[in-house]
Amino acid sequence: MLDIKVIRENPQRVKDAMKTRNKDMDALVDEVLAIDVKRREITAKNDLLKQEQNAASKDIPRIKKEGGDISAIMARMNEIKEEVKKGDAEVAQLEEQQQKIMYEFPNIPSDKTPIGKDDSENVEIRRWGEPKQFGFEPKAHWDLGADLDILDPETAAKVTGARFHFYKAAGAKLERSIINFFLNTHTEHGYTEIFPPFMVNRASMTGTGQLPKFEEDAFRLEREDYFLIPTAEVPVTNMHRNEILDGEKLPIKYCAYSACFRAEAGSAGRDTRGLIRQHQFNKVELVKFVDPETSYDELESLTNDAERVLRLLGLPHRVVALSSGDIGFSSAKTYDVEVWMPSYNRYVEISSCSNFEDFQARRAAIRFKKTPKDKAQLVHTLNGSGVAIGRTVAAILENYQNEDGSITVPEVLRPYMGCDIIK
RNA sequence: GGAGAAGUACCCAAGUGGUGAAGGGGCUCCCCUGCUAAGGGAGUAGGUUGGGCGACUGGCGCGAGGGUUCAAAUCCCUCCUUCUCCGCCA
Repeated sequence: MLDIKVIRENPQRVKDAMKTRNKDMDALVDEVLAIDVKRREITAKNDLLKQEQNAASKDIPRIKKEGGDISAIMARMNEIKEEVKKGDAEVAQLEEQQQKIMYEFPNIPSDKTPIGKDDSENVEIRRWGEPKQFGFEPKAHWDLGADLDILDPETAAKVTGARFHFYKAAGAKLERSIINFFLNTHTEHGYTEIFPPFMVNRASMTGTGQLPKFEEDAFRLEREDYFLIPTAEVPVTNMHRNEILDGEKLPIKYCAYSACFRAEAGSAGRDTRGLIRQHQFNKVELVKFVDPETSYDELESLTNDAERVLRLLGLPHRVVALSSGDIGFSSAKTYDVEVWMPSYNRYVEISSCSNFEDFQARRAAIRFKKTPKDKAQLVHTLNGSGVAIGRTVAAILENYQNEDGSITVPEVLRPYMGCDIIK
Protein backbone atom coordinates (compact mmCIF):
# COMPACT_ATOMS: atom_id res chain seq x y z
CA MET A 1 0.00 0.00 0.00
CA LEU A 2 1.19 3.48 -0.78
CA ASP A 3 1.45 6.15 1.89
CA ILE A 4 -1.54 8.49 1.64
CA LYS A 5 0.85 11.27 2.67
CA VAL A 6 2.92 10.69 -0.47
CA ILE A 7 -0.22 11.02 -2.57
CA ARG A 8 -1.27 14.15 -0.69
CA GLU A 9 2.10 15.80 -1.01
CA ASN A 10 2.92 14.83 -4.57
CA PRO A 11 0.00 13.41 -6.52
CA GLN A 12 1.74 14.06 -9.83
CA ARG A 13 4.62 11.82 -8.83
CA VAL A 14 2.21 8.97 -8.17
CA LYS A 15 0.35 9.53 -11.43
CA ASP A 16 3.64 9.52 -13.37
CA ALA A 17 4.86 6.39 -11.56
CA MET A 18 1.67 4.51 -12.45
CA LYS A 19 2.16 5.43 -16.10
CA THR A 20 5.57 3.76 -16.09
CA ARG A 21 3.59 0.62 -15.25
CA ASN A 22 1.32 1.31 -18.23
CA LYS A 23 -1.47 2.24 -15.85
CA ASP A 24 -3.36 5.50 -16.05
CA MET A 25 -4.62 5.95 -12.51
CA ASP A 26 -4.97 9.74 -12.60
CA ALA A 27 -8.69 9.60 -11.88
CA LEU A 28 -8.18 7.29 -8.88
CA VAL A 29 -5.50 9.56 -7.46
CA ASP A 30 -7.83 12.55 -7.70
CA GLU A 31 -10.71 10.57 -6.25
CA VAL A 32 -8.76 9.32 -3.25
CA LEU A 33 -7.51 12.83 -2.53
CA ALA A 34 -11.06 14.19 -2.56
CA ILE A 35 -12.19 11.44 -0.20
CA ASP A 36 -9.20 12.08 2.05
CA VAL A 37 -9.99 15.78 2.38
CA LYS A 38 -13.62 15.10 3.16
CA ARG A 39 -12.77 12.34 5.60
CA ARG A 40 -10.40 14.54 7.58
CA GLU A 41 -12.85 17.40 7.59
CA ILE A 42 -15.67 15.29 9.01
CA THR A 43 -13.31 13.56 11.44
CA ALA A 44 -12.17 16.92 12.83
CA LYS A 45 -15.76 18.08 13.29
CA ASN A 46 -16.71 14.81 14.92
CA ASP A 47 -13.69 14.84 17.22
CA LEU A 48 -14.78 18.21 18.59
CA LEU A 49 -18.18 16.76 19.46
CA LYS A 50 -16.53 13.80 21.15
CA GLN A 51 -14.38 16.17 23.14
CA GLU A 52 -17.52 17.92 24.40
CA GLN A 53 -19.05 14.56 25.16
CA ASN A 54 -16.01 13.46 27.15
CA ALA A 55 -15.93 16.69 29.14
CA ALA A 56 -19.62 16.44 29.99
CA SER A 57 -19.20 12.81 31.04
CA LYS A 58 -16.77 13.99 33.65
CA ASP A 59 -19.10 16.72 34.88
CA ILE A 60 -22.24 14.63 35.17
CA PRO A 61 -21.25 12.44 38.15
CA ARG A 62 -19.79 15.45 39.96
CA ILE A 63 -22.91 17.58 39.51
CA LYS A 64 -25.09 14.64 40.48
CA LYS A 65 -23.09 14.15 43.66
CA GLU A 66 -23.47 17.83 44.51
CA GLY A 67 -27.21 17.51 43.95
CA GLY A 68 -27.23 19.84 40.93
CA ASP A 69 -29.56 19.78 37.96
CA ILE A 70 -28.26 17.88 34.96
CA SER A 71 -31.30 17.93 32.71
CA ALA A 72 -29.86 20.64 30.43
CA ILE A 73 -26.64 18.74 30.01
CA MET A 74 -28.53 15.53 29.37
CA ALA A 75 -30.56 17.19 26.64
CA ARG A 76 -27.37 18.42 24.96
CA MET A 77 -25.77 15.00 25.35
CA ASN A 78 -28.66 13.33 23.63
CA GLU A 79 -28.23 15.74 20.77
CA ILE A 80 -24.50 15.09 20.53
CA LYS A 81 -25.06 11.38 20.67
CA GLU A 82 -27.06 11.42 17.47
CA GLU A 83 -24.60 13.72 15.70
CA VAL A 84 -21.62 11.62 16.71
CA LYS A 85 -23.35 8.49 15.53
CA LYS A 86 -24.00 10.07 12.17
CA GLY A 87 -20.47 11.44 11.94
CA ASP A 88 -18.93 8.07 12.84
CA ALA A 89 -20.95 6.37 10.13
CA GLU A 90 -19.86 8.91 7.53
CA VAL A 91 -16.22 8.59 8.53
CA ALA A 92 -16.39 4.80 8.46
CA GLN A 93 -17.87 4.88 4.99
CA LEU A 94 -15.23 7.29 3.70
CA GLU A 95 -12.48 5.24 5.28
CA GLU A 96 -13.76 2.15 3.57
CA GLN A 97 -13.89 3.93 0.21
CA GLN A 98 -10.40 5.28 0.71
CA GLN A 99 -9.00 1.92 1.78
CA LYS A 100 -10.55 0.21 -1.21
CA ILE A 101 -8.84 2.62 -3.60
CA MET A 102 -5.55 2.48 -1.72
CA TYR A 103 -5.50 -1.29 -2.22
CA GLU A 104 -5.78 -0.72 -5.97
CA PHE A 105 -2.47 1.14 -6.32
CA PRO A 106 0.55 -0.98 -7.12
CA ASN A 107 3.89 0.00 -5.64
CA ILE A 108 5.83 2.93 -7.08
CA PRO A 109 8.76 1.51 -9.05
CA SER A 110 12.14 2.39 -7.61
CA ASP A 111 14.24 4.88 -9.55
CA LYS A 112 16.65 1.96 -9.86
CA THR A 113 14.07 0.08 -11.95
CA PRO A 114 14.57 0.53 -15.69
CA ILE A 115 11.61 2.22 -17.35
CA GLY A 116 10.05 0.09 -20.04
CA LYS A 117 6.69 -0.96 -21.40
CA ASP A 118 6.99 -4.73 -20.92
CA ASP A 119 9.40 -7.67 -20.69
CA SER A 120 10.97 -6.75 -24.03
CA GLU A 121 12.58 -3.81 -22.25
CA ASN A 122 14.01 -5.78 -19.36
CA VAL A 123 17.75 -5.29 -18.94
CA GLU A 124 20.16 -8.19 -18.79
CA ILE A 125 22.61 -7.64 -15.93
CA ARG A 126 24.94 -10.63 -16.14
CA ARG A 127 25.32 -14.20 -17.36
CA TRP A 128 26.91 -17.19 -15.71
CA GLY A 129 28.00 -20.21 -17.73
CA GLU A 130 27.41 -20.99 -21.36
CA PRO A 131 24.37 -22.71 -22.85
CA LYS A 132 25.47 -26.29 -23.26
CA GLN A 133 26.18 -27.64 -26.73
CA PHE A 134 25.01 -31.19 -27.26
CA GLY A 135 26.57 -33.59 -29.76
CA PHE A 136 23.08 -35.02 -30.29
CA GLU A 137 19.49 -33.82 -30.43
CA PRO A 138 18.62 -33.00 -26.79
CA LYS A 139 15.20 -33.96 -25.47
CA ALA A 140 12.73 -31.92 -23.50
CA HIS A 141 12.43 -32.79 -19.82
CA TRP A 142 8.89 -34.13 -20.24
CA ASP A 143 10.14 -36.69 -22.75
CA LEU A 144 13.14 -37.56 -20.58
CA GLY A 145 10.84 -37.88 -17.57
CA ALA A 146 8.45 -40.17 -19.42
CA ASP A 147 11.24 -42.35 -20.87
CA LEU A 148 12.89 -42.74 -17.46
CA ASP A 149 9.46 -43.28 -15.86
CA ILE A 150 10.13 -40.63 -13.21
CA LEU A 151 7.53 -37.99 -14.20
CA ASP A 152 3.88 -38.88 -14.70
CA PRO A 153 1.41 -36.09 -15.54
CA GLU A 154 -1.15 -38.49 -17.05
CA THR A 155 -1.86 -40.30 -13.80
CA ALA A 156 -2.01 -36.93 -12.03
CA ALA A 157 -4.61 -35.79 -14.57
CA LYS A 158 -6.73 -38.83 -13.68
CA VAL A 159 -6.27 -38.53 -9.94
CA THR A 160 -6.57 -34.74 -9.77
CA GLY A 161 -6.64 -32.84 -13.06
CA ALA A 162 -4.53 -30.91 -15.52
CA ARG A 163 -1.32 -29.18 -14.43
CA PHE A 164 -0.40 -31.64 -11.71
CA HIS A 165 2.41 -34.19 -11.62
CA PHE A 166 3.33 -37.41 -9.97
CA TYR A 167 7.07 -37.75 -9.48
CA LYS A 168 8.27 -41.34 -9.20
CA ALA A 169 11.35 -43.19 -7.97
CA ALA A 170 14.54 -41.22 -8.82
CA GLY A 171 12.33 -38.28 -9.88
CA ALA A 172 10.71 -38.04 -6.46
CA LYS A 173 14.07 -38.44 -4.79
CA LEU A 174 15.61 -35.78 -7.00
CA GLU A 175 12.89 -33.31 -6.00
CA ARG A 176 13.46 -34.08 -2.32
CA SER A 177 17.26 -33.92 -2.69
CA ILE A 178 17.10 -30.49 -4.27
CA ILE A 179 14.88 -29.17 -1.47
CA ASN A 180 17.36 -30.38 1.13
CA PHE A 181 20.35 -29.10 -0.79
CA PHE A 182 18.80 -25.64 -1.14
CA LEU A 183 17.80 -25.38 2.51
CA ASN A 184 21.20 -26.57 3.70
CA THR A 185 22.97 -24.09 1.46
CA HIS A 186 20.87 -21.13 2.56
CA THR A 187 21.04 -21.91 6.27
CA GLU A 188 24.83 -22.03 5.89
CA HIS A 189 24.60 -18.45 4.67
CA GLY A 190 22.67 -17.04 7.58
CA TYR A 191 19.04 -17.83 6.79
CA THR A 192 16.87 -19.31 9.50
CA GLU A 193 14.89 -22.29 8.25
CA ILE A 194 11.10 -22.06 8.49
CA PHE A 195 8.49 -24.66 7.70
CA PRO A 196 5.27 -22.66 7.32
CA PRO A 197 1.56 -23.48 7.14
CA PHE A 198 0.44 -24.07 3.54
CA MET A 199 -2.85 -22.26 4.14
CA VAL A 200 -3.26 -18.70 5.35
CA ASN A 201 -6.14 -16.43 6.25
CA ARG A 202 -7.44 -13.45 4.31
CA ALA A 203 -5.53 -10.91 6.40
CA SER A 204 -2.22 -12.54 5.48
CA MET A 205 -3.05 -12.64 1.76
CA THR A 206 -3.94 -8.96 2.00
CA GLY A 207 -0.77 -8.15 3.93
CA THR A 208 1.56 -9.30 1.17
CA GLY A 209 -0.59 -7.91 -1.65
CA GLN A 210 -2.24 -10.99 -3.21
CA LEU A 211 -5.64 -9.70 -2.07
CA PRO A 212 -7.96 -8.05 -2.73
CA LYS A 213 -6.93 -7.58 -6.37
CA PHE A 214 -5.82 -11.06 -7.33
CA GLU A 215 -8.25 -13.37 -5.59
CA GLU A 216 -8.93 -15.32 -8.77
CA ASP A 217 -5.28 -16.38 -8.94
CA ALA A 218 -5.50 -18.18 -5.61
CA PHE A 219 -7.15 -21.38 -4.42
CA ARG A 220 -9.61 -20.65 -1.63
CA LEU A 221 -11.14 -23.16 0.72
CA GLU A 222 -14.87 -23.45 0.52
CA ARG A 223 -15.64 -23.97 4.19
CA GLU A 224 -13.03 -21.72 5.81
CA ASP A 225 -11.87 -18.36 4.55
CA TYR A 226 -8.38 -19.78 4.06
CA PHE A 227 -6.22 -19.73 0.96
CA LEU A 228 -3.66 -22.24 -0.30
CA ILE A 229 -0.43 -20.29 -0.32
CA PRO A 230 0.87 -19.24 -3.76
CA THR A 231 4.35 -18.93 -2.22
CA ALA A 232 5.96 -19.24 1.22
CA GLU A 233 6.44 -15.47 1.00
CA VAL A 234 2.89 -15.11 2.30
CA PRO A 235 3.07 -17.05 5.59
CA VAL A 236 6.70 -16.11 6.26
CA THR A 237 6.31 -12.36 5.67
CA ASN A 238 3.14 -12.38 7.74
CA MET A 239 4.92 -14.00 10.67
CA HIS A 240 5.73 -10.46 11.76
CA ARG A 241 2.44 -8.82 10.80
CA ASN A 242 1.38 -6.25 13.41
CA GLU A 243 4.70 -6.46 15.16
CA ILE A 244 7.34 -3.96 16.16
CA LEU A 245 10.71 -5.61 15.67
CA ASP A 246 13.89 -4.94 17.60
CA GLY A 247 16.21 -2.94 15.30
CA GLU A 248 19.23 -4.85 16.57
CA LYS A 249 17.79 -8.09 15.20
CA LEU A 250 17.67 -6.75 11.62
CA PRO A 251 18.22 -7.95 9.04
CA ILE A 252 16.01 -10.98 9.71
CA LYS A 253 16.59 -13.64 7.07
CA TYR A 254 14.38 -16.69 6.60
CA CYS A 255 14.42 -19.53 4.12
CA ALA A 256 11.36 -21.71 3.81
CA TYR A 257 10.37 -24.74 1.82
CA SER A 258 6.71 -24.95 0.86
CA ALA A 259 4.41 -26.34 -1.74
CA CYS A 260 2.92 -23.47 -3.75
CA PHE A 261 -0.54 -23.41 -5.26
CA ARG A 262 -1.56 -21.23 -8.17
CA ALA A 263 -4.79 -21.20 -10.11
CA GLU A 264 -2.90 -19.95 -13.18
CA ALA A 265 -5.99 -18.06 -14.27
CA GLY A 266 -5.53 -16.73 -17.77
CA SER A 267 -2.57 -18.92 -18.68
CA ALA A 268 -4.52 -21.59 -20.54
CA GLY A 269 -2.48 -22.95 -23.41
CA ARG A 270 0.85 -21.69 -22.12
CA ASP A 271 3.59 -24.09 -21.05
CA THR A 272 1.14 -26.96 -21.05
CA ARG A 273 3.85 -29.62 -21.14
CA GLY A 274 6.27 -30.47 -18.40
CA LEU A 275 7.02 -28.97 -15.05
CA ILE A 276 7.19 -25.29 -15.94
CA ARG A 277 3.65 -24.19 -15.08
CA GLN A 278 1.75 -26.29 -12.54
CA HIS A 279 -1.10 -25.71 -10.11
CA GLN A 280 1.10 -27.15 -7.37
CA PHE A 281 4.86 -26.89 -7.23
CA ASN A 282 7.60 -26.85 -4.63
CA LYS A 283 9.78 -23.89 -3.88
CA VAL A 284 12.36 -22.76 -1.37
CA GLU A 285 11.75 -19.10 -0.66
CA LEU A 286 14.06 -16.47 0.83
CA VAL A 287 12.50 -13.66 2.86
CA LYS A 288 14.20 -10.69 4.50
CA PHE A 289 13.09 -7.94 6.86
CA VAL A 290 15.60 -5.09 6.74
CA ASP A 291 16.37 -1.52 7.68
CA PRO A 292 15.24 0.72 4.77
CA GLU A 293 18.74 2.18 4.52
CA THR A 294 20.19 -1.17 3.45
CA SER A 295 17.38 -2.67 1.43
CA TYR A 296 18.97 -2.28 -2.00
CA ASP A 297 22.22 -3.84 -0.82
CA GLU A 298 20.11 -6.62 0.64
CA LEU A 299 18.40 -7.11 -2.74
CA GLU A 300 21.81 -7.61 -4.37
CA SER A 301 22.88 -10.17 -1.78
CA LEU A 302 19.49 -11.90 -1.93
CA THR A 303 19.82 -12.28 -5.69
CA ASN A 304 23.35 -13.57 -5.24
CA ASP A 305 22.07 -16.11 -2.70
CA ALA A 306 19.53 -17.35 -5.24
CA GLU A 307 22.16 -17.55 -7.97
CA ARG A 308 24.52 -19.43 -5.68
CA VAL A 309 22.49 -22.63 -5.77
CA LEU A 310 22.44 -22.53 -9.58
CA ARG A 311 26.20 -21.97 -9.67
CA LEU A 312 26.70 -24.91 -7.35
CA LEU A 313 24.47 -27.04 -9.58
CA GLY A 314 26.42 -25.85 -12.63
CA LEU A 315 23.30 -24.58 -14.37
CA PRO A 316 23.86 -21.75 -16.89
CA HIS A 317 21.75 -18.74 -16.05
CA ARG A 318 21.42 -15.00 -16.35
CA VAL A 319 20.08 -12.16 -14.22
CA VAL A 320 17.60 -9.67 -15.66
CA ALA A 321 16.37 -6.41 -14.15
CA LEU A 322 12.65 -6.22 -14.84
CA SER A 323 11.41 -3.02 -16.40
CA SER A 324 8.73 -0.87 -14.82
CA GLY A 325 6.10 -2.36 -17.11
CA ASP A 326 6.94 -5.92 -16.06
CA ILE A 327 7.50 -5.82 -12.29
CA GLY A 328 4.89 -7.30 -9.99
CA PHE A 329 2.15 -5.39 -8.21
CA SER A 330 3.90 -5.05 -4.83
CA SER A 331 7.47 -4.70 -6.06
CA ALA A 332 9.63 -1.60 -6.37
CA LYS A 333 12.48 -3.43 -8.06
CA THR A 334 12.81 -7.00 -9.26
CA TYR A 335 15.60 -9.16 -10.63
CA ASP A 336 14.60 -12.35 -12.35
CA VAL A 337 17.11 -15.17 -12.40
CA GLU A 338 16.62 -17.23 -15.56
CA VAL A 339 18.05 -20.69 -16.15
CA TRP A 340 19.04 -22.02 -19.54
CA MET A 341 16.36 -24.45 -20.76
CA PRO A 342 17.42 -26.34 -23.91
CA SER A 343 13.84 -27.35 -24.85
CA TYR A 344 12.79 -23.70 -24.93
CA ASN A 345 16.14 -22.70 -26.46
CA ARG A 346 16.15 -19.71 -24.17
CA TYR A 347 16.47 -18.65 -20.55
CA VAL A 348 13.42 -19.39 -18.37
CA GLU A 349 12.56 -17.71 -15.08
CA ILE A 350 13.52 -19.82 -12.08
CA SER A 351 13.65 -17.11 -9.43
CA SER A 352 12.24 -13.65 -8.90
CA CYS A 353 13.94 -11.43 -6.31
CA SER A 354 12.17 -8.27 -5.25
CA ASN A 355 12.49 -5.33 -2.93
CA PHE A 356 9.01 -4.31 -1.83
CA GLU A 357 10.37 -1.39 0.17
CA ASP A 358 7.63 -0.47 2.68
CA PHE A 359 4.68 -1.48 0.47
CA GLN A 360 4.01 -4.80 2.21
CA ALA A 361 5.20 -3.51 5.57
CA ARG A 362 2.56 -0.77 5.48
CA ARG A 363 -0.21 -3.19 4.57
CA ALA A 364 0.89 -5.71 7.17
CA ALA A 365 2.05 -3.18 9.81
CA ILE A 366 5.57 -4.57 10.18
CA ARG A 367 7.72 -2.01 11.94
CA PHE A 368 10.94 -1.75 13.90
CA LYS A 369 12.61 0.54 16.38
CA LYS A 370 16.22 1.30 15.59
CA THR A 371 16.85 1.65 19.29
CA PRO A 372 14.23 1.20 22.02
CA LYS A 373 13.90 4.99 22.28
CA ASP A 374 13.25 5.59 18.60
CA LYS A 375 9.86 5.89 17.00
CA ALA A 376 8.65 2.77 15.26
CA GLN A 377 9.15 2.89 11.49
CA LEU A 378 8.24 0.53 8.67
CA VAL A 379 10.76 -2.13 7.68
CA HIS A 380 11.54 -2.98 4.09
CA THR A 381 10.62 -6.49 3.03
CA LEU A 382 12.30 -8.51 0.31
CA ASN A 383 11.90 -11.97 -1.02
CA GLY A 384 13.15 -14.20 -3.76
CA SER A 385 12.84 -17.76 -4.85
CA GLY A 386 15.86 -19.72 -3.80
CA VAL A 387 14.77 -21.32 -6.14
CA ALA A 388 11.75 -23.07 -7.72
CA ILE A 389 12.23 -26.82 -7.33
CA GLY A 390 10.18 -28.16 -10.26
CA ARG A 391 11.91 -25.90 -12.73
CA THR A 392 15.27 -26.92 -11.25
CA VAL A 393 14.38 -30.57 -11.90
CA ALA A 394 13.45 -29.65 -15.46
CA ALA A 395 16.71 -27.73 -15.92
CA ILE A 396 18.82 -30.55 -14.49
CA LEU A 397 17.14 -33.19 -16.65
CA GLU A 398 17.62 -31.13 -19.78
CA ASN A 399 21.11 -29.73 -19.12
CA TYR A 400 22.58 -32.94 -17.71
CA GLN A 401 21.07 -35.41 -20.20
CA ASN A 402 23.25 -37.87 -22.01
CA GLU A 403 22.82 -39.27 -25.49
CA ASP A 404 21.46 -42.58 -24.12
CA GLY A 405 18.67 -40.73 -22.26
CA SER A 406 20.30 -41.06 -18.83
CA ILE A 407 20.90 -38.09 -16.55
CA THR A 408 24.20 -37.30 -14.90
CA VAL A 409 23.53 -36.21 -11.32
CA PRO A 410 25.20 -32.85 -10.54
CA GLU A 411 28.06 -33.39 -8.15
CA VAL A 412 26.60 -31.44 -5.22
CA LEU A 413 23.46 -33.60 -5.31
CA ARG A 414 25.22 -36.95 -5.28
CA PRO A 415 25.45 -37.19 -1.48
CA TYR A 416 21.70 -36.56 -1.38
CA MET A 417 20.83 -38.91 -4.24
CA GLY A 418 23.28 -41.64 -3.33
CA CYS A 419 24.05 -42.16 -7.02
CA ASP A 420 25.74 -40.30 -9.87
CA ILE A 421 23.43 -41.19 -12.72
CA ILE A 422 19.71 -41.60 -13.29
CA LYS A 423 18.81 -44.21 -15.87
C1' G B 1 -17.40 -30.88 16.91
C1' G B 2 -19.60 -30.37 22.41
C1' A B 3 -19.15 -28.17 27.58
C1' G B 4 -16.70 -24.80 30.84
C1' A B 5 -12.96 -20.87 32.01
C1' A B 6 -9.92 -16.97 30.48
C1' G B 7 -7.71 -12.75 27.26
C1' U B 8 -5.83 -5.48 30.77
C1' A B 9 1.54 -2.75 29.42
C1' C B 10 7.79 -6.35 28.60
C1' C B 11 5.87 -10.08 32.74
C1' C B 12 2.37 -11.01 36.90
C1' A B 13 -2.02 -8.72 38.19
C1' A B 14 -6.38 -5.29 40.54
C1' G B 15 -10.46 -3.18 38.53
C1' U B 16 -19.06 -5.49 37.82
C1' G B 17 -21.24 1.63 34.72
C1' G B 18 -18.90 7.73 36.28
C1' U B 19 -13.20 12.91 36.94
C1' G B 20 -6.37 10.86 35.09
C1' A B 21 -6.96 2.06 34.03
C1' A B 22 -4.53 0.24 41.10
C1' G B 23 -0.29 -2.59 42.80
C1' G B 24 4.08 -5.59 42.10
C1' G B 25 8.22 -7.47 39.17
C1' G B 26 11.37 -6.01 35.30
C1' C B 27 13.55 -2.05 32.59
C1' U B 28 15.60 3.28 32.19
C1' C B 29 17.49 7.50 34.74
C1' C B 30 18.96 9.79 39.36
C1' C B 31 20.59 9.68 44.73
C1' C B 32 23.53 6.95 48.14
C1' U B 33 28.22 4.33 47.11
C1' G B 34 35.80 2.60 46.99
C1' C B 35 33.26 -1.65 43.84
C1' U B 36 29.09 -4.89 44.01
C1' A B 37 24.75 -6.09 46.58
C1' A B 38 21.08 -3.92 49.55
C1' G B 39 18.50 0.82 50.19
C1' G B 40 16.02 5.63 48.57
C1' G B 41 13.72 8.68 44.55
C1' A B 42 11.67 9.47 39.64
C1' G B 43 9.99 7.60 34.97
C1' U B 44 7.80 3.66 32.34
C1' A B 45 -0.33 2.18 28.45
C1' G B 46 2.50 1.06 23.87
C1' G B 47 0.51 2.81 19.60
C1' U B 48 -2.39 5.21 15.92
C1' U B 49 -4.88 9.29 13.51
C1' G B 50 -6.07 14.64 13.11
C1' G B 51 -4.85 20.16 14.17
C1' G B 52 -0.58 23.69 14.90
C1' C B 53 5.77 26.49 12.09
C1' G B 54 6.42 25.10 17.02
C1' A B 55 6.11 24.58 22.66
C1' C B 56 1.72 21.94 22.50
C1' U B 57 -3.14 19.81 21.68
C1' G B 58 -7.85 16.74 20.18
C1' G B 59 -9.93 11.82 18.84
C1' C B 60 -9.49 6.46 19.17
C1' G B 61 -6.88 2.40 21.92
C1' C B 62 -8.27 -3.01 28.13
C1' G B 63 -8.10 -9.93 22.23
C1' A B 64 -11.22 -8.14 17.34
C1' G B 65 -15.85 -6.22 15.63
C1' G B 66 -20.78 -4.65 16.65
C1' G B 67 -24.72 -3.11 20.27
C1' U B 68 -27.10 -0.89 24.89
C1' U B 69 -26.22 3.86 27.73
C1' C B 70 -25.67 10.84 28.73
C1' A B 71 -21.31 7.68 29.96
C1' A B 72 -18.48 0.82 28.84
C1' A B 73 -12.26 -2.52 30.67
C1' U B 74 -17.03 -3.24 33.33
C1' C B 75 -23.63 -4.95 30.61
C1' C B 76 -25.37 -7.66 25.79
C1' C B 77 -24.25 -10.12 20.84
C1' U B 78 -20.80 -12.24 17.13
C1' C B 79 -15.96 -13.80 16.09
C1' C B 80 -10.66 -15.04 17.22
C1' U B 81 -7.03 -17.13 20.44
C1' U B 82 -5.45 -19.84 24.86
C1' C B 83 -6.41 -23.40 28.89
C1' U B 84 -9.33 -27.74 31.09
C1' C B 85 -12.62 -31.87 30.14
C1' C B 86 -15.29 -34.90 26.40
C1' G B 87 -15.52 -36.60 21.21
C1' C B 88 -12.68 -37.42 16.73
C1' C B 89 -7.91 -38.05 14.62
C1' A B 90 -2.02 -38.72 11.95
